[in-house]
Amino acid sequence: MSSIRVVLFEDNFHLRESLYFLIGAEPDMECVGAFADCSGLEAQITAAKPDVILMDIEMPGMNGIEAVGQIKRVFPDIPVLMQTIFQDDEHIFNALCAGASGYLLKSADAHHYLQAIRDVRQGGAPMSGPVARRVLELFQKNVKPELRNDYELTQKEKEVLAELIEGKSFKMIADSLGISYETVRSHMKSIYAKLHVHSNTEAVIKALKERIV
Amino acid sequence: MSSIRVVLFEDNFHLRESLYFLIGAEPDMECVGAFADCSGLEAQITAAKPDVILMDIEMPGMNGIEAVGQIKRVFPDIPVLMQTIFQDDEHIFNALCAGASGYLLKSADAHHYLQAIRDVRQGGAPMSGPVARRVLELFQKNVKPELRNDYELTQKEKEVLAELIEGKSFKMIADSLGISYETVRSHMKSIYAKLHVHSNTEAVIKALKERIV
DNA sequence: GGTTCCATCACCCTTTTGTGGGATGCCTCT
DNA sequence: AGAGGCATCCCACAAAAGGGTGATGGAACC
Repeated sequence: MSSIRVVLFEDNFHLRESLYFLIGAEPDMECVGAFADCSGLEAQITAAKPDVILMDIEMPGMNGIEAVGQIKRVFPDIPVLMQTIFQDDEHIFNALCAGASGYLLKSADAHHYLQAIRDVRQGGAPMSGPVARRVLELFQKNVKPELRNDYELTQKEKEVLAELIEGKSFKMIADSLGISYETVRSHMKSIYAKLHVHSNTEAVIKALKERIV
Repeated sequence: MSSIRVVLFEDNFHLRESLYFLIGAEPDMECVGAFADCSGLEAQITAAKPDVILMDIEMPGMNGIEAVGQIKRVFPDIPVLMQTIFQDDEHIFNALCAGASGYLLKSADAHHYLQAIRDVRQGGAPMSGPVARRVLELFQKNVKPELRNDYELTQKEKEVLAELIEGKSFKMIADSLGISYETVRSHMKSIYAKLHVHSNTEAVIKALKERIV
């Protein structure tokens, strides 16, 4: 394959220059543009004809996420790699939903950047470890809700767990289910055993994450 | 981190042996089990106590996807890496929904296998290029971001809350954040105030449901 | 140079949970 | 009739969490 043409958008001067030279030094890629903001975005891309775009999220003016959206509307086939320090759901969501083809955390070292560029060029979707994991989890949660296991909880145990997820204490659960405090505790014991957890909190986490109840 | 304990399930004798020696030769990992099928799955895992499981999909008897499902029910915290020649949506889908933490195509070379094992051990979700891209595409179709408010939690409070929804106790949080037990409690108090809740459990529920942290 | 957060830690006391034993009666299946 | 699972309750002790109050140092903001 011929040299990979890369354009980068990054407002930090040092990082931009570093990436520029880093990419230029690779035999199989060249940096055909490096910009500090997204003014003139479309014209610059039209002129540079990049194979891959590296896009920072936090930038003055138009931010990287809006930029991806715009790029994808005009140049749907150019893959865009996000690079950012944010790894919260919202940024990941927005960036990926806007059409990004990869998501790198800035903690990634130089080698990873270059590898990611090659990867995305070849049809991959490079994502830093924690991001990939998060995407997977969201993926696993959102799709196929029918594939849930209920850990063989009995009806009553499910009721108790459901109340627990309402945020109630054992006493409140006893009240609202019309059973005694001790019975609630008893049910909790078997819930813990079946879910392999050792606390109220862990049970709630597991129940919510795996959509039991 | 201590040596990564790997167990592998692979019916092809040559590949199994190759992987066994390959893993064994790495200074930071050891292969504590290599099996040709999934009979006695649970007992073998209990005995080997692996940190990571490498699982082939196409196997006689129980296939790798069913196996993942079973493993995840009993050992939800052990990450399972799928390795297979299939890259159709159906296989990817089923494997990931069953709980796999990564998906490698067998075309990946030895280095990629080892790197993927390290990656998944550190919370990543290694996926071969085309698979990652496909997951991303499915993700982009399925998930929409929603608005969240963070209740103005401080950085530290978010960290504590994050640990909490890992299922940790106050003591464990104190340890892993390197602060004292009393400080954790102190942060918890302000978290409660800001979230308008009065217990550990309620805080976790709110955090998970509203995607804070 | 004071004010306001924030992160840190401490002490006291109460309440809630976790764990390990029980026990009883009611089903259902065999 | 017996076995097993389930729901129901009880007790006792230990561990964890909740609530109040207060103190210190640092950074940030006027």
